[in-house]
Amino acid sequence: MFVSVATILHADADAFFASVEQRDDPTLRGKPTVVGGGVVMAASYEARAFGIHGGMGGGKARRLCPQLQVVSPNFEAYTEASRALFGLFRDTSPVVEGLSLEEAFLDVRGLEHISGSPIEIGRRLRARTRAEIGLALTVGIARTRVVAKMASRRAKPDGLLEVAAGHESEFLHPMRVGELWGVGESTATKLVDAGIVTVGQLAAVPVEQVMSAVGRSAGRHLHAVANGRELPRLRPRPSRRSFGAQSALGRSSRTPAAVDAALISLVDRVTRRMREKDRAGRTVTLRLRFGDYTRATRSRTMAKPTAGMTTILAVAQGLLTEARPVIRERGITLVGVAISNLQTEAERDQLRLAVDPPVGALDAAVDEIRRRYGAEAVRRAVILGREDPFPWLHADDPGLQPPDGR
DNA sequence: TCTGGGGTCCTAGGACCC
DNA sequence: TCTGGGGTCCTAGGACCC
Repeated sequence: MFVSVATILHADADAFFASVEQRDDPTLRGKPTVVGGGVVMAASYEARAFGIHGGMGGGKARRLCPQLQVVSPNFEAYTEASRALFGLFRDTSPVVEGLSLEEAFLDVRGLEHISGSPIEIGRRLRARTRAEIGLALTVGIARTRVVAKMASRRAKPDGLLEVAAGHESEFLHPMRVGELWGVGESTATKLVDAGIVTVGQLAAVPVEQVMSAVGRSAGRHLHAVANGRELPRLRPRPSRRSFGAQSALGRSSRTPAAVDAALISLVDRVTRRMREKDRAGRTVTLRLRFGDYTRATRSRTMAKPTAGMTTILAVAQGLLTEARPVIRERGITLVGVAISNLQTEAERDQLRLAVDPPVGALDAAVDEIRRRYGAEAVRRAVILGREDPFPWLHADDPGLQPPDGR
């Protein structure tokens, strides 16, 4: 039996976008404030008291609260605040797993002697976030990530809650299944239809019954969570899997020409971001939403990864042409484009070294690839490159010799 | 409650290969 | 000529999250 202690912290900045705005503009402090005009992207706790929440239409929010302060988003400020926040997180624990701009899991196992108990660590982190960044941070502490996340949810706003090891059932079992992190409306309905209403019932039922109700993977996961366990995730450090951009079309911009124009600017935006991050992908997905709020996607996978505007635009336009009949039929209200199937970061590094080695340093580039990624990677890098910069490395092609008889 | 923009993961069927 | 079982990739869609 393991000695098990609650060492996972879930740290979450409260009403993040709205709080950054209130911090930077003192006239907003204490007033109901939302970020985003057409749709509420974030609502301060003063605004939430009026029943306003994220995703709500701006008109409705103003009706609920006529004195509402509405500010347009300033993503640079949020990114900067996020950087500062994650700086504190990393200063607190070496194991940080970010979930979004404003929240992360921190594993503080083994830090007792240096930093104190998880609760002490959490208190200090909250105090520092307040003092150094000017934001309220809520911390949940538990043995597993899901329970830590739910503890911070319970403790919000500006609080701290530990669910001590061994007390997970007392905390979780009275809840309705829909309150679990990861259970939305659809899954909750399926569980309730199967006679599983509370988390306690979910824990007690055989796992096979849960899997048959909600599917293999979700079933296994939820059953473990309800029993205070958690399956290890397959990918330890999830790196980015896709780049996307989308835009809701106003009433006036739903003509074919306007949709074409929107698509061009979306592809431009998304490929620009990819090139900034030096990433490329193979699958182009066109996302559509129709007048009746149904959705559809169309996708195509290319032979080679790219972040090129013209290539991706051509593929996206082809997909849009294919979708033309559905669009005529149902009317279009949103168009989006996403690039997935990304080249891994290792592949990107290899490619960069192979195609664009430091000046006059081909050999060094080869050595660097071999050192970082192993001998096989040298071959892969070559295959990934536009041209073969190291033909003599191909031992199975006897016609090629290294220059200077190397 | 009539819906913005950015993501993640899972499922299921078909194609293709061994 | 007909056939099994297993694997991978692609496409489309669904669910969920912040």
